[in-house]
Amino acid sequence: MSHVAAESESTDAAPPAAAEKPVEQKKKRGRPSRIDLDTIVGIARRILQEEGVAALSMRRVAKEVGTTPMALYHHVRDKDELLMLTLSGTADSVPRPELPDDPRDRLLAVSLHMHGTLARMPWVVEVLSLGDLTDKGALWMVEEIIDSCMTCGLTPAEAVAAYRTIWHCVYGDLVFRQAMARRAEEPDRRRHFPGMLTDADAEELPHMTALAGRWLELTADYDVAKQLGAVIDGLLGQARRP
Amino acid sequence: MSHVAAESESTDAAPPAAAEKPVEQKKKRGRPSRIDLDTIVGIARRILQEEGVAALSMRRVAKEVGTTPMALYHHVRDKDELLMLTLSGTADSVPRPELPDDPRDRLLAVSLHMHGTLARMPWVVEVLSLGDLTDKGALWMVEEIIDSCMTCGLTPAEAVAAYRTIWHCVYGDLVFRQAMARRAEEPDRRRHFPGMLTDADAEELPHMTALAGRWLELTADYDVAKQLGAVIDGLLGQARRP
DNA sequence: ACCTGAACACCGTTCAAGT
DNA sequence: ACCTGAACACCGTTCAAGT
Repeated sequence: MSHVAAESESTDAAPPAAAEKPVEQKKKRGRPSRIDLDTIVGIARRILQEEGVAALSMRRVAKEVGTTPMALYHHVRDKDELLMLTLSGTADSVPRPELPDDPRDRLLAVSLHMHGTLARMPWVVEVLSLGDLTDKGALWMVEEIIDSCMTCGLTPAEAVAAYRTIWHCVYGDLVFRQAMARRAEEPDRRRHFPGMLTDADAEELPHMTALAGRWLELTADYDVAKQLGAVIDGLLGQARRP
Repeated sequence: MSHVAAESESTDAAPPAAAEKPVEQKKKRGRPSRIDLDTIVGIARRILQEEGVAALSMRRVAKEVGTTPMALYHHVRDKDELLMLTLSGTADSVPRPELPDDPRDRLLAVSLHMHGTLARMPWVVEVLSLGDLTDKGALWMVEEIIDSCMTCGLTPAEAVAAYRTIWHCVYGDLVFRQAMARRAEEPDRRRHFPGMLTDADAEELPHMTALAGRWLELTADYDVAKQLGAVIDGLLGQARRP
C-alpha cells in the first residue's frame, strides 16, 4: 500500500546528489537523532497519498513516526515546510515519456503528460494550491513547453505567458475533477447548477435550461486533450500576426 | 467597511423573490428566533471579506452574532453549508456591464468581467474551491459565454466545453495571483523557482536559467486579457475545421 | 543537539438539558 | 422551536525542562 511512498523516499535519501538537498550538511555531532527528515517526509507523503491533505496533521505524523509532535519541529520549521518537502522528488518517480519532434505536438504531449501525472497524484495538486513549485524534477516540463513555444516563433516573454496559461488549464481541470469526485462521494445532495434551474428561467437562460438535462453527460465528456489542443493553437497563433 | 456585505444581505432578505430561497418557508410558530439566517450569513460574509476563509470559524461567527456556537447549527447544517450560503447573492451586487455585439468580443468581455469581478472578491474564489457554483445570479455569464460560442459556430457540447476551459483560465489565474499575494506578505523567503536554479542547470534547463533573472518581471507582465484572447481564438477555431 | 510534557489558544460537532 | 453548557476529539505551536 505504501510502496510508492517508499520508493520516492529512497530517491530522496539516495546519497549521490546530496548537494541538492536544501538542508545544510550536518556533521554528526551531539546526540544522534533517532528520527530523520526522510522518514518524517516519507510518512507525511504516505498519509497525503492515502488520505489527502485534510488528514495530515503534525500530531498524526508524529504518532506514525513514533514520537511526540514537538520532536518534528526540530527537523522542520512548521507544517507548511513539511508539506513543501513532500513535493520534492515526486516528479522523478515518474518516467519521462518519449516526445514527438514537431513542436506543436510536443507542446501538447508535455502538457498532457503533466495533466496525466498529476491526475494520478491528487494530493500533489492539493499541496500545490498552498504554495509554489519546489520540485526541481518537474522543471524539465516547463523548459520543454517554453522551448516548444519559442520554436514556434513566440518571444521568451510570450512563451512564459503561454506556459502559465497552459498551466492554468491543466490545474483548473484537475481541481474541477477533484471537486466533482469529492461531491460524488458525498451522498449529500447539495444542489448545484442544473438542479437550481426551473422553467421560469428559460427566458433569461435559454441555453442553460435547454442543456440542463445533458449537463452531467456534457461535463463527463470534457476532453482535456482536445481543449488543450485548441488552447495551444490559440497561443501559438500569436506568433503569426505580430 | 462592511457595507458591501450589508448590501448583498439586504438583497438576500428582500421578500419579492422569496420562492428562490432554498430554506422552506417557515410559519412563525413556536419560540421566535432571536437570530436569523440572514444575519448569520451576513456576518460570515463580512469575516470572509475582511480576513478570508482561514479566519472563518463557527465559534467566531457565533461570537460576532452574539450567541453560542451551537445556536448556529439550528439554522445551518454545518460549516460547509454556511460557506455555500455566503456565495448566494454576491453576483447581483455587481452591476452588469455593457457588452459588445460582436460575439468574439462579447466572449472576451464576459470572461474579463468574470475575472475582474472575482479579482475584487478573493474570498469568493477561496470558497468556490470548496464547492460548486450556487449563486444563480452568476449564471447569466455562463449563458452569455455559451451563447457567444454557439453564435460563432460551436455545437452546444463544444460551447459547454469551451466555457469550462475559459473558466479554468480565469480561475487558474486568480488562484495564482492569490498565492503570489500571500507569498509577498510573508517576509519568509521560501525558495521558489528562480532561486533554486544554479549555473549547473544551464545545460538541462537553458531557457529557464536564461530567464531566471527576468522571471519576476515576466510574471508581473502576464496579461490576462491577451491570454484569454488567444485562448478564445483557439477555442473558436474549432468551428472552422470540423 | 535532540527530545519530552505540559500548556495555550484554538477547531467542528454531538448530546442532553433547559425554556 | 429555539437556545445553552458541557463535553469529545481534535488542531498548530510555544516554552521550559530534561538527557
